[in-house]
Amino acid sequence: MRIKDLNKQEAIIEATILLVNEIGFVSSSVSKIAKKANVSPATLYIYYKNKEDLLVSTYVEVKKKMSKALLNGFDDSMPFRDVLEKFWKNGFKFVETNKALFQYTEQFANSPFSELVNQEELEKHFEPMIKILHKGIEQKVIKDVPFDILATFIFYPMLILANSKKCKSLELNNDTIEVAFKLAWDAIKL
Amino acid sequence: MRIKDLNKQEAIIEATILLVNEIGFVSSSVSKIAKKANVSPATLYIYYKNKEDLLVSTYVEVKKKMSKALLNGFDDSMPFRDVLEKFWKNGFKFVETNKALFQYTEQFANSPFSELVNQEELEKHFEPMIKILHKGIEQKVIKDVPFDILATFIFYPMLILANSKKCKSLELNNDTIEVAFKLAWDAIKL
Amino acid sequence: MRIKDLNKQEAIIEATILLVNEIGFVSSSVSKIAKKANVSPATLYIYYKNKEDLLVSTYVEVKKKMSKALLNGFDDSMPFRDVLEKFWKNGFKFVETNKALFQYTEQFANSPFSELVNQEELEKHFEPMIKILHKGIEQKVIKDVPFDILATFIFYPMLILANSKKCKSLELNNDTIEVAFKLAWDAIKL
Amino acid sequence: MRIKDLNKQEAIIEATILLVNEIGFVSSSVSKIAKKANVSPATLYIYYKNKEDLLVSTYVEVKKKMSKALLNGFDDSMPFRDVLEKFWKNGFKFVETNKALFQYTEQFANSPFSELVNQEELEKHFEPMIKILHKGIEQKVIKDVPFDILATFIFYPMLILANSKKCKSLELNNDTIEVAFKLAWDAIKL
DNA sequence: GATGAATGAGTGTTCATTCAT
DNA sequence: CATGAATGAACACTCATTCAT
Repeated sequence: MRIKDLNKQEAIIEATILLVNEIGFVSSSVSKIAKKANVSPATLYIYYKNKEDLLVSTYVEVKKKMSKALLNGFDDSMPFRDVLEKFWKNGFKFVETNKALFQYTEQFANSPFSELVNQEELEKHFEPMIKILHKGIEQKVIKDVPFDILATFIFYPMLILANSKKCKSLELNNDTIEVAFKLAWDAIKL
Repeated sequence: MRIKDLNKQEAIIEATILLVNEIGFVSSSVSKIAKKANVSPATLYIYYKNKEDLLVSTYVEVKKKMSKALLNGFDDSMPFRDVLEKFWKNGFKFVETNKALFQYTEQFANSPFSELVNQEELEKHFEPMIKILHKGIEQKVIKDVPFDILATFIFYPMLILANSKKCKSLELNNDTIEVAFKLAWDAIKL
Repeated sequence: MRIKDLNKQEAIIEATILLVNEIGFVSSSVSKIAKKANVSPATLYIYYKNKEDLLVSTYVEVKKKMSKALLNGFDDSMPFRDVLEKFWKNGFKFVETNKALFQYTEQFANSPFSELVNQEELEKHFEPMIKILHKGIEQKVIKDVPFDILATFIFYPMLILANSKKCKSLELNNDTIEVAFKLAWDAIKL
Repeated sequence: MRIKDLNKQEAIIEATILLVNEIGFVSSSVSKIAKKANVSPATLYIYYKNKEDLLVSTYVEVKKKMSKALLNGFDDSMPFRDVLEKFWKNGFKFVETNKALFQYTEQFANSPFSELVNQEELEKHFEPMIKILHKGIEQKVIKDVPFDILATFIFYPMLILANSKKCKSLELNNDTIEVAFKLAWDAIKL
């Protein structure tokens, strides 16, 4: 028996991400992905139940990788603001070095497939960050508002600013990233 | 010779928006739109060069309508913060009463078609708002940061908060809208 | 507007029947049928909802034609036995001159699609024959047994005998047909 | 070196028959059969040259079993009519207790594969029955007509009557089976 | 202007079979 | 012997667009 060629699965995932980057989520068909991965369309169905499964699994994979990157060096003994800032900067660094991954998540999140991911499971990976925010509220360091509102001002801005489509004229460098964080912080701090 | 039947064109636009709302951007094919508009697929090509043209034109149309709604009651003699707050509240009211339009813009903005819109032309419709922001900077009422960063904290949050997919557990009422505005304002104010 | 090209629909039906004759029901794919009809696969879907619809509709069409042929010259004032014999002979004549149609019905009837036809509606076309059998029972000319049993000995034998696959060595001529009818008649007569 | 695992081969045959029963001949793919037999698709190709070989071999196997059942208790010293009647009743008993096998033969016989079986070889198993019919003709007990015609009235009716698809409203019990035999007998007897 | 017919190219998926172990 | 991985070719069907009227 031939054993599952992990390289092959990885090639499929990579092809998926790259193709979405090149031609967009909508136009990324199974056969195009297969061709880019140098694999038969049928092979794809050995590793994934169907297209949806491929796209969702890839998304979850990427998100995990992302959460790891964002939480890199996480240390909640640091001053509250610094923890957030580190997280913020990690985010931009990740996007900068993983443009394709980032763009994949952006396109996926706005596709109908997004409704199929187990959100709870995903959130687990960001739990340390969520916890620290709740602690911040308790300690009256940040405003006591619904979590979604907080997220709107400290998580989503990263996605918007890093999205070159949305911020065409903005050059992302250390300065602008720091300036932007200042706004985010001002928004949520008490 | 008859003139192009505007009712027909309007039916097409309406059908497009409704269908995107019902079955999503990706699945909204030309023939389905035509059927929903009670029109032949061929008719569609009288009014629009192709599918892309239809979707883009519809988007521009919706955005114009949206800008009008957002700028409703605009009066730059009012205190700066109040102008913004009115704009903010207009935004949520628009979304509430035009869910389909809003969702269309959201789905469009994350599709590859979005790259085809003449952004400059669109921005024209929001010019009063842009101008007032620049004035705010000059008058040192708000922070002197790149416009994209400002937008990230006072325009995009509206889109995020109103997007039920992104903020599943948040109930949008007068209170939460006001609370959220407080954060936006704190972010940008000097 | 182009009008529906009836020739095209007829070409599709004919292609379906001929192809089933040549390569069998199972192997007759939509694209092969389309090719044989000199038509795009997509065209087929203008006339029929799907493959199933095409096959079932074709079957019903053929069955109607068949019933007409079998009941040709039907006259229930004739002696009972003669009515049946005429029907019997009509059957073999039909098969002889419409081998393809006959074979199509045979293959269809043994496919899973066969469960989708409205049997009642089909039976309507054979009603005169059914009625006369019931009359024969009342008048004590033929045996009073369940209808399915009667059918087994006077309708199905036609299908078996005419099926060259089942009766390889039997030459169908006036003599053998008459001889066979004698057996059928002996089976059911009182 | 191990010998071919007969259990495995039997599992394959059984799976084939059961699957055909459940989802029909057309939809029964090699991999589905393999899965049902708890065996790899590749294993199947150790025992059979290809799908066709599998299906045909299974058919022959079933037919052998069937002939044995039908000829069970065969004794040509019994009165001619009784021999036939025993055969007839054996047939219905077999179908009743081996619905799956029967249905497999029915579906197979109407598939293009049926042309691949060595009919002569199959007929060998029914030889005693064939011989007795010829004897019946010689002894002027039954009509002197081509064998195919005889078969049409004493073998095929069993298949039709037992086929619930063809005889939907007929309840098969001792009475109806006997009644039907009466017709068959009347058909062929002199 | 308006239409439904018509289509080649594409969709996601399954097929029977072979390969490497 | 037995396997699951791997595949090219096919499957039923839909697409955006054009044609003839």
